[in-house]
Amino acid sequence: MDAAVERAMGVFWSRGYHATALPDLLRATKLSRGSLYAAFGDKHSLFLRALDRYIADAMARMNIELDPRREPIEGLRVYLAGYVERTSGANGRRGCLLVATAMELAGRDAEVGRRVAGFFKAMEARVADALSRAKAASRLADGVEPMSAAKILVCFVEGLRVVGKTAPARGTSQATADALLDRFIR
Amino acid sequence: MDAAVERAMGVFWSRGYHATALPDLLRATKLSRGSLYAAFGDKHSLFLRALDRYIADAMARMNIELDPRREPIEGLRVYLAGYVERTSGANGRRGCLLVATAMELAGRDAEVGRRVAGFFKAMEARVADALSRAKAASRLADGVEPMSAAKILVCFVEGLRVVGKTAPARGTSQATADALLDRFIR
DNA sequence: CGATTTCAGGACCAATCGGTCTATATATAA
DNA sequence: TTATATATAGACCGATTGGTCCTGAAATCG
Repeated sequence: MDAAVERAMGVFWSRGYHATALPDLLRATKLSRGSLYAAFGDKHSLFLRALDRYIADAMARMNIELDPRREPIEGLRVYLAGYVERTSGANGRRGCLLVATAMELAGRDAEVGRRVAGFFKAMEARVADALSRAKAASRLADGVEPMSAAKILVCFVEGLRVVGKTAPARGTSQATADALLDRFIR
Repeated sequence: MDAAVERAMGVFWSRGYHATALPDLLRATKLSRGSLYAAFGDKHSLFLRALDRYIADAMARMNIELDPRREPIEGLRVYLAGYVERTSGANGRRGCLLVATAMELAGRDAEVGRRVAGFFKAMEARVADALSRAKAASRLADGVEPMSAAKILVCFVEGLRVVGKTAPARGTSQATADALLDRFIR
């Protein structure tokens, strides 16, 4: 039932957890009520499956963009460009399932909290690794610490997702991301 | 009924819009059902009042921290320190009504969307103004553009609110904020 | 073919949703 | 005091919530 999880993910993504009602999920997954409950247990379990899917997709993307065999600064540029693309215009308005979930549920739902924290940690590690490799290649500006700069970049891209809800223009977001990266590289 | 709005704000802040039920609001405001509806119309209107109150508080804080008569870089330090304080530990876990609202409602609720966009715009303007004054005083690093750096800082602090949901340690968040500001000043 | 499994459709459930309204109590004003 | 305004508690409303269960059709399998 992989396709059903993906369709459910799309609904949670667009509407959020609490605002998603069972009929929404039935319509999207094209499952009957009985089948959905037989397959996934309850709404919360299905949500967790959808969230895991969303996280897996994001991780897969990061693993390509920030692949250690790739030129690190080029990788960071592609990584940032991806966020710019996803947080401007209509894409931005749709938002991010992970950030929306972090704000809506992470504080009160331990299962969700663990996943959110794990994702941020994993992202930070990959960005830090790319920055470390850039530093080893003497491509970092003086005084830039990979761990610290990675935390900055993670906050920045997650902030982009928030500000992206106001559907900013692609060009200005790209310029902002470029300006930030330029402070780190030489 | 100013105190009632403030109490309602606290509930929406902790639980989000959809997860807040009428009994929660009645308990918090100590109003009867009839009185609450007579005073505020409906749940959505009360929410808007609470959101406006939250935004007014944030603006008032910013107007002090980034007051034009104040030394701009000192102002930015205080401004960032405030965000660090509010996004670490238990404060961070509680989250931010504005960011949560942006993610939960801004895309589908025009009234909310306008308020969220207006707040980000106002914050960006005040930060940009402080940076401009710093630049005029030759306190900015070479190549730092106030408008662009302001957008970066806005994204950064809103990202802090997201990552803050995982209750990071105060010290590491402060160090991260310091590291970012250090890239902008000379 | 017949037997069995699978699943869609939808009736049904108790609980809760946001919202209205009335009866009662309390406070104010004359 | 009495008259009036105000605000309370809570009954009540239809709609909707997440979740269970039953019936009948379709597909699978011997």
